[in-house]
Amino acid sequence: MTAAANQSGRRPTTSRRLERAGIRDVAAAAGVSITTVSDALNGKGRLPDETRSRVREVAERLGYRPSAAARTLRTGRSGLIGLTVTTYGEEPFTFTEFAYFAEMARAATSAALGRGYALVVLPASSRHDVWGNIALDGTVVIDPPDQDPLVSELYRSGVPVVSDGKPGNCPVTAWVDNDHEAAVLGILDHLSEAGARRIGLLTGTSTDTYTRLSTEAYLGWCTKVGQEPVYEAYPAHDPAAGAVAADRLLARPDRPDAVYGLFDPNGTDLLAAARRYGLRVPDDLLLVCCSESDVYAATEPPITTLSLKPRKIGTTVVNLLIDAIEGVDSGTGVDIARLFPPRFRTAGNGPPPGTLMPTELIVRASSQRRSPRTTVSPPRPPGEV
Amino acid sequence: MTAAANQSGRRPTTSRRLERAGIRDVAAAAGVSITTVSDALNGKGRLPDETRSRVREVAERLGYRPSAAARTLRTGRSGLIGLTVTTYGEEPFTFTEFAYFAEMARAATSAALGRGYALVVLPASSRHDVWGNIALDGTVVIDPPDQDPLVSELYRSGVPVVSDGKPGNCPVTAWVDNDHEAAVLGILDHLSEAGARRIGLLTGTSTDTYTRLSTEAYLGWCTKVGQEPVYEAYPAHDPAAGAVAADRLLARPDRPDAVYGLFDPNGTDLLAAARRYGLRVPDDLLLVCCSESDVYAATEPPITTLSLKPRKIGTTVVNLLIDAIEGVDSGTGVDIARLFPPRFRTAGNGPPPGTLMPTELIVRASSQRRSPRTTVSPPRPPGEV
DNA sequence: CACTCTTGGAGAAACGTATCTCCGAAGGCT
DNA sequence: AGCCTTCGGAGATACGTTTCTCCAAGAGTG
Repeated sequence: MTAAANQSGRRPTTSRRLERAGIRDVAAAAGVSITTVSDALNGKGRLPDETRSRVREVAERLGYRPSAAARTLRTGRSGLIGLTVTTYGEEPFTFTEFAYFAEMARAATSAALGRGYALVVLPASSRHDVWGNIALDGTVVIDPPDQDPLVSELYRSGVPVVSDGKPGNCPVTAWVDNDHEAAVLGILDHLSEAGARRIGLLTGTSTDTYTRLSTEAYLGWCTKVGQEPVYEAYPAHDPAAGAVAADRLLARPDRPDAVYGLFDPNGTDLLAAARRYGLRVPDDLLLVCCSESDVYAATEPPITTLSLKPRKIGTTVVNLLIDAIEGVDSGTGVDIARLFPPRFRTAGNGPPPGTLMPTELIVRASSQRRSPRTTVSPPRPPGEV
Repeated sequence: MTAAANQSGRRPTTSRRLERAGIRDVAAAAGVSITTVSDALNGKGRLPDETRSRVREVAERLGYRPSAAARTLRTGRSGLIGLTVTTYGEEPFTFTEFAYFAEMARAATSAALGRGYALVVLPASSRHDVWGNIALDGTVVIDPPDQDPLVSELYRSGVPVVSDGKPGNCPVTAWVDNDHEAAVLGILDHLSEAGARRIGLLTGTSTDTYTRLSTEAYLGWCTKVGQEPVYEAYPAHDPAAGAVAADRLLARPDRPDAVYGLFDPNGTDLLAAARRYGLRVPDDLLLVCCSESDVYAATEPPITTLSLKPRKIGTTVVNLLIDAIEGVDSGTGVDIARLFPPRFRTAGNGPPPGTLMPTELIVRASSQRRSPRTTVSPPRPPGEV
């Protein structure tokens, strides 16, 4: 039986190398054809259980591991999905710069693994060597800028792309985002109810959707309620600039009595700046910032934060992507977007399907002028000083 | 010229599908053989520059992207390296649980990308589907437990494995670790010099190298200086347990006047516990914890931390791994470890080469009983009360 | 008995690249 | 003129799967 191994394979007898066992070796050792081995191991074909288990046993004994490369070549599926975050500044990638990314990536990895896929972290620069070298079944893109050439190229070549953050002009298979406008308006209302008269904003200079939508919502709210906008913008990727911007905001003559910071470190920076100027939080200054970090539960005072729920986003994005990957039948390769599961479709040929995820405001002491525990007197109406 | 496309390929004329251009299409369009195309694109072979550039131009025009799967199958190299962290508890993986992992992973990804490799995050459970489905050139393992079956299996099948954390009994190609004993002794000395009389330890119950070596160093130091050990151990993956353990430690009758916490959140937990017991830091209690988070620069008071330099570790680990991958000439596939660059070899057939990286103690107010700025009197000798 | 259907499985063709081998032609040298 | 060398490139094979097609033998059916 084992003697047949040499004759059945195409492998010349000279190359007696100590290589890993291939499917042919298993077939020879089990006395069946490679078709049978493949079917037995993959649970396909019509085979009696006896044959199936025997083949599996032989494969196990030989330590057979199917070649992922060969399988990928044959099936066109690698089981790999990419994860890309737009890079600001010079760093090859600013991944996990904020807790948001770390959380999101973690959730995305878990979700992918749970469905049998693995996640590859890739740089956003389209021309990086590694992009052409990896067989990707699809890609998740975090915060693609308008007209991202990388996304366009991926989409054109038929690779499903799902973005975290509503894309500007990039064609994507689907996208997921928070309702940033609603979130900002909610915070502004929350601060107003806590007694804020002039709410300031600490925002960024970049053009990603998050920054843009949030800022626009703030400006719109200002015009609506008739408040003069009070904000400072800084390059969000530079932590030092954040501290400076926070300081600038509180040093203004028209100093706000409440501030919302769009980025993770803003809370700490604003708190430090407030101390420098002798402002007590929340008595003189109400504070809210967008952050996933739980350090703000332990600051003095604890700071109210807006969570974008990165775990939910990461999970959703990956699941949408894998749905798209598995939903398409590798047909013409053209109308991938249209073969997308119908429940997500917004229109026949319209914009790609998007999902809005809710945010969560975690209210802490920094945005409540009257501590809930010690309040005895009835709350003052918002308009009163 | 274009008419030749149909004749040259093996592809039957019936399948006129809109598929991505393959190397054959490029060859046909350029009027050369696929050998020439491959050589031209990969910079191999001997071709005049004119042919080379012409082929490249045609490839570009056709939007040709070489199939990563086919290349991997042919060359045996995927350009992919795995990153695995041992999972505690039930979570599929606890990645980025602590800032250490996030930082380390980020550095590792950057380093890999810089050398043309991409990183795949994989679960530590050996039997997960995805392991067999991905062609890996090598793997980084964070904190492998003793006798890790996953590591053994990888190593046996010829895949280079480099571990972050000195491995117990697993055979690895190389490993990188901090000098945990020196780090702990340094901290204990530092606390002693600051006036500590009884130093406590907050440690973990798991058996990874970090926990084990650190605890042993502490115990050894205790016997050396004649102090009764004062420590609490808890499952490090459970944040709630950490707070409880910190509380227990400070509630003991033999309460320490200085504590070193091995894990990231210990600083916050200990600070909170100290407040509960009315202990002032650093006056009544000196505090140091191991953390990569910079929130400890902003706590009240700022807490001295030990940094394990995860970025350096991540970079080093990946570079060692890629050295191993590229250093071996795909020869017999047996003695991969021995073909390792000589500078890392410790002995011919001895233990795998290891590298110890230095740690950094970031001294802040919590471990200095006398504030450096206000101190006028000469420092008291350590033994004195 | 002639026939269909089902079962169990074999054969062979891809998948798309890299690379080893080999070959014609042109030029240089004696 | 004959030979050697280099240049430029073509042919064919192998990488290890998956899967489509097909076949033989037995079982049921009229």
